[in-house]
Amino acid sequence: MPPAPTRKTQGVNAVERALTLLDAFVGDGSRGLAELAKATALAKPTALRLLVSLERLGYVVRLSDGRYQLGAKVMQLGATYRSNFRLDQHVLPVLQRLAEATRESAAFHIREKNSRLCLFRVESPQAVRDFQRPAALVALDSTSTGQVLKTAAWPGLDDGRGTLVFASARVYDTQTASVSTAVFGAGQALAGALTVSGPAERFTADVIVSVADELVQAARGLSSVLGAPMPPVSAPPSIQHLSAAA
Amino acid sequence: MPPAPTRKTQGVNAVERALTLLDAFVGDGSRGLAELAKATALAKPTALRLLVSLERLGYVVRLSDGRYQLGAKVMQLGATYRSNFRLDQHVLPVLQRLAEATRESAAFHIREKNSRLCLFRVESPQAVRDFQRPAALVALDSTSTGQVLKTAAWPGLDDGRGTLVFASARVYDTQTASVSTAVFGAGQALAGALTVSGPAERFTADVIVSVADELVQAARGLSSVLGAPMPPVSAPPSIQHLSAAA
DNA sequence: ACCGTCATACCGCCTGATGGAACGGCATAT
DNA sequence: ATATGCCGTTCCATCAGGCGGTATGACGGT
Repeated sequence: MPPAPTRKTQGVNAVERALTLLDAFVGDGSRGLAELAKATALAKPTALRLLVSLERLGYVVRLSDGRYQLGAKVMQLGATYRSNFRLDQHVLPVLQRLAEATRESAAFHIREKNSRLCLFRVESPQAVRDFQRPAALVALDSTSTGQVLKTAAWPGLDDGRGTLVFASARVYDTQTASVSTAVFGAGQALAGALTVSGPAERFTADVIVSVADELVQAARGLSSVLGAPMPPVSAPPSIQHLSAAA
Repeated sequence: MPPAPTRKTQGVNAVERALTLLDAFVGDGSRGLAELAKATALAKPTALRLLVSLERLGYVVRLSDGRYQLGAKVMQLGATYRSNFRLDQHVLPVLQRLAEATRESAAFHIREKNSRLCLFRVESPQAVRDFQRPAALVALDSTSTGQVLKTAAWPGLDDGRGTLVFASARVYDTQTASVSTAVFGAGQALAGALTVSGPAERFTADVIVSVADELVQAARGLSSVLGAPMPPVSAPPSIQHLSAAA
């Protein structure tokens, strides 16, 4: 009696358990077998077998007292990750998909001191669209983008309520509207803001709702790729409209 | 100590395959499924299933073109490794075991510019022993320790011949003898020198042989813990005796 | 000497990993 | 256009191999 959601290609259970075991090392240093088994809800013999494999490949090492610690291999891989990481590689495809789905312009901004910096931008496929300089460094304004980057403590990602999305119109100038949400990286840190923008008259209430949907979906995908643990699902986005006076 | 020898417990095959798959990412950035399957000698469906699990846990990510790349999780773990790593934690237990097995003093030196620096030292359990200041910084001399650290290109670790071990007597002073071999870290880089030393008259030919044996065993264990890939076994150590004039 | 907890060994059950074969998509070569 | 690869992916019959309840023996604290 299989449960409802049929998955295309299944993973390998033993592997996911082993990786979960590895995850249990974040934070404090060395851990004993029983400790690890409890933290991962695995039977001790099972955890032991997995650890033997992790050790043989250098992902963990055993200290002289029998406790386990992360091995040098993970640092080697971490170094490889660093040297091969290019942000555009991850952000641009997301922006492209967003621009195509919404038929408006999509952009990715980061916070730079007290300004917002547009790192990447993909133009709307429509002839009438908003024009903005990429690489522009402007003050943290009251646009939806600015508001995302100003929001230091981002409200619960998993508080049951939907992901927070900001919408603004005719703030940056008298013609432009935008919808934005947050992108997170490792350690839940705010990585940047994902924004869809265009001529204000095209951003009617129901358009904003559907754009917000796409936006949240895109932001979740990007965040998880950047290392933020994303809770499985969520309520529909909760949209907060911004006025020019903020 | 009742030792931790020969563990009967087997590892988990699927896990080792998945980790091997991860290893295949060192060096260049993104790889396709077929490429990975060939590099690891896995069937494509198998590799795919393993990758699904690796991806679900954030150890790899899929780019928009379907290729795979290391995920942010490995960097997170690498950072944890760095912050929890303490060299003494790994070196001291090895020195202790060496000192106990050989009943002589054991030390770990690293190269510092053109000098050798004694980082750790465990004294011989015998009353008559050599005395040396730990933390001493002395020139790269012709002692066995100095010779290990001077040897830039270490001869084949897997050329079939035994691990190279140096032995010297009455070089540092007129009383002391020592036996040393190399310890490696990530990327096969020379990490330091492991040395057993004591009164020269105790270091007879057959003692040197048995000390060399212990030394190689200890060095291999330490090297593998520090991230150097150690070939499975080897011929008996090849001992090279050094004269005072070097 | 007691007890709790540790890492590890044993072993039978049965799930779940395995890989050969086949499919559809997308290039490039013909 | 047609053909030829190679790609990632799905299906499925087979059976190895992972699983975990239980048992053991060694510590370490009281």
